[in-house]
Amino acid sequence: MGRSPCCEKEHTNKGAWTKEEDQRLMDYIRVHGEGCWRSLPKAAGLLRCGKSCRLRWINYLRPDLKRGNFTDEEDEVIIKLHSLLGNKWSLIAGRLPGRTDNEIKNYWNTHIKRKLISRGIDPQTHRPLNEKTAAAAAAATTISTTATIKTTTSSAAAAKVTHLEFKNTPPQSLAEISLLKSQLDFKHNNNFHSSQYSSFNPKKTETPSVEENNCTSSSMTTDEEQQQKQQKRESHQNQDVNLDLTIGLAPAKSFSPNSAESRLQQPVSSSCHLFGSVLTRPGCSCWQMDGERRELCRNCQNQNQNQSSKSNHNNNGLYYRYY
DNA sequence: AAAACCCTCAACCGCAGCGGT
DNA sequence: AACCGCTGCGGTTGAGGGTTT
Repeated sequence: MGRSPCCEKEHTNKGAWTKEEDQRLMDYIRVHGEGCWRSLPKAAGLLRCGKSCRLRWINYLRPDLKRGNFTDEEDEVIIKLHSLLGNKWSLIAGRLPGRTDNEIKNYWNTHIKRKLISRGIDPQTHRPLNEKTAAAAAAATTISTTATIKTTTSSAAAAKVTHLEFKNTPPQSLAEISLLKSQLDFKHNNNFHSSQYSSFNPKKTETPSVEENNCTSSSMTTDEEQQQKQQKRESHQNQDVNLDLTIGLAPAKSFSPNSAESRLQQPVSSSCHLFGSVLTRPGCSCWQMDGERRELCRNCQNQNQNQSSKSNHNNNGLYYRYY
């Protein structure tokens, strides 16, 4: 028995969207906000399935989308992020305001892949093409290291990475960790499980307590554990962030990009605002959709309602939440 | 001029994860 | 724990426009 279809296929349009359909969708979202995609088509009077509406909005109609060609700068950012994250297009898109995952994915497949190959670089491994065999051999080995990320501020929400300290320094990964430091704006203390090529796996961190952080090491004695706990306590006072970084090829299965863990890593997107205690979801543009009318969509309203129990509060009484 | 081929990218599809029950 | 419905992600497809022969 298969999965039930997301919509009644017989009564839905497919293919390219018409101007009228676009307008209906925009009008509806302007009034009601994003979300409830399944019921949206009917409510908006569209003969489309919810998925299709969502895609159309996210990839084409959203007002904060950047149009036009990718700049060289964006190219390089995409290449660097891909070397860290692999095909996590949504995560990469999260670092490029105004660009969508679909757009970046297409651009990667049509332009950047070719660009890298012409440079003699394997687009999958980001290594020189003639080192492919060596890379395959290296895949068998995984090196683990523990890193401490030092931050500049006392607020974990606003924490910016200032430098990394490694217990073990895998030579090849150092550049990538450095890249990670510069490209990714860490906003909270957290455990990471990062791999050299195609995964970037933040472990679950419901509350950003360093004591609760689990800096794993492959062979740690009880004494070492005690030492490390002490170090953690000290580092907490110094507003350091302990990370567990595993350097190696991507694990067969990584965390879901849709998971809360993943969201913790996403930046506060261009359309997310922290005005007082107003917060919108990453990617949701309801708050800025209309310059005059500041209106939250239903999902963002719910999120704000839920904040009281879930969010952390800083000294100003404003809550913060990590994405 | 037209056929063949190539390229781009919007849209679709299937699946996994999450929250609710 | 198991199930269900919804959402979002990544891989893939194919229409349409551009280029070459």
